[in-house]
Amino acid sequence: MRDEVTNEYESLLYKFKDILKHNNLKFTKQREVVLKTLFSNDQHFSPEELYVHIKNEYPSLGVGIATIYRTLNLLEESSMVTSLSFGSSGKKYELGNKPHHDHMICDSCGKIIEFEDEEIEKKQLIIADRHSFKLTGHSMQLYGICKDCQKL
Amino acid sequence: MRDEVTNEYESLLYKFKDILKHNNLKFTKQREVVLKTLFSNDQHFSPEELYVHIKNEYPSLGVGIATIYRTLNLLEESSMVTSLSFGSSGKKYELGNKPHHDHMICDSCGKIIEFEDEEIEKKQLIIADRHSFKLTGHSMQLYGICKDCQKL
DNA sequence: GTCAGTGCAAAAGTTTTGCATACAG
DNA sequence: CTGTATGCAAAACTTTTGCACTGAC
Repeated sequence: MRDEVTNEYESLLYKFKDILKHNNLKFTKQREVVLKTLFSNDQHFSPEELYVHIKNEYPSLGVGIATIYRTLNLLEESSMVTSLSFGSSGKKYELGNKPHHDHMICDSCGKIIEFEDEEIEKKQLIIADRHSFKLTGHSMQLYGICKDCQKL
Repeated sequence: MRDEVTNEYESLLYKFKDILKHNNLKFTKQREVVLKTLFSNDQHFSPEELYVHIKNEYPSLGVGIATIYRTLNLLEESSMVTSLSFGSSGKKYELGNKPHHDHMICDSCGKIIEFEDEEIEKKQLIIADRHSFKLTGHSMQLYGICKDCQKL
């Protein structure tokens, strides 16, 4: 890993340990591996995918699917990961350390492309305000056919 | 019902019967009741909620939950209903006859408020274009606290 | 009368939970 | 040592499916 990447992971890890400590929770190999996997693979994982990935990558750990679910729930409660739910494909998780962004999902290959847009964010605030709605968050998904799939 | 509302329902029903006929499917009491329930109650139903509602409203029909799922899938495939999936609350269905809109969901009471915004829609097209993504649809949810819940 | 639709129960899929054991602090 | 975390299996849900029977056309 390049130094800056190492540092990014280190600081994430530090934050995680801190959360654990403050809640009298323990730092375990399993929890570490879930965090590391989400960090190292810049993808969106379903619990099942994460489970399979970790089983292959760390066979000797003998991780159980229940631990994956428990860890993801823990990470989500502490806002270290975010979950997205589209259509029928179920929930997917991503690390929550990036700046806010939304997702474009390819109907054909399922690829997820991230993007941000300041202008839409501003407009959302205005709309919420108009309905006297106190905004706490949002999610936006664009569906369509990605560049690669259009060629097929 | 006011006449215009009756007409709206009639035209929806007509469209549904048309789709059924063109696919050699049958128009049944169960299918009618699902459509009517979605139309008469301007709400978003989960399959389970729809099932309970229909069981109470039409006890003699003895509808089964499997039929609810089958009918919702049928209606969704024919674009007569749309499904939304937020966080952990599972899938919710709404009639697809309204103009396109998005949803604001109250974190506290779960109420769903609908809104439309032309400007955001335009911006989405621009963003998709920028990524050579061929847009087919989108969904946007704003989360927060609704007007009523802010008073509590 | 024919074939699709339905209810029921079983199955399949996904997420959570109970419990005895393992292990971090 | 103490108590939380884990793996496993069972349980709880949610959604789909197989099948015999019903009912729309």
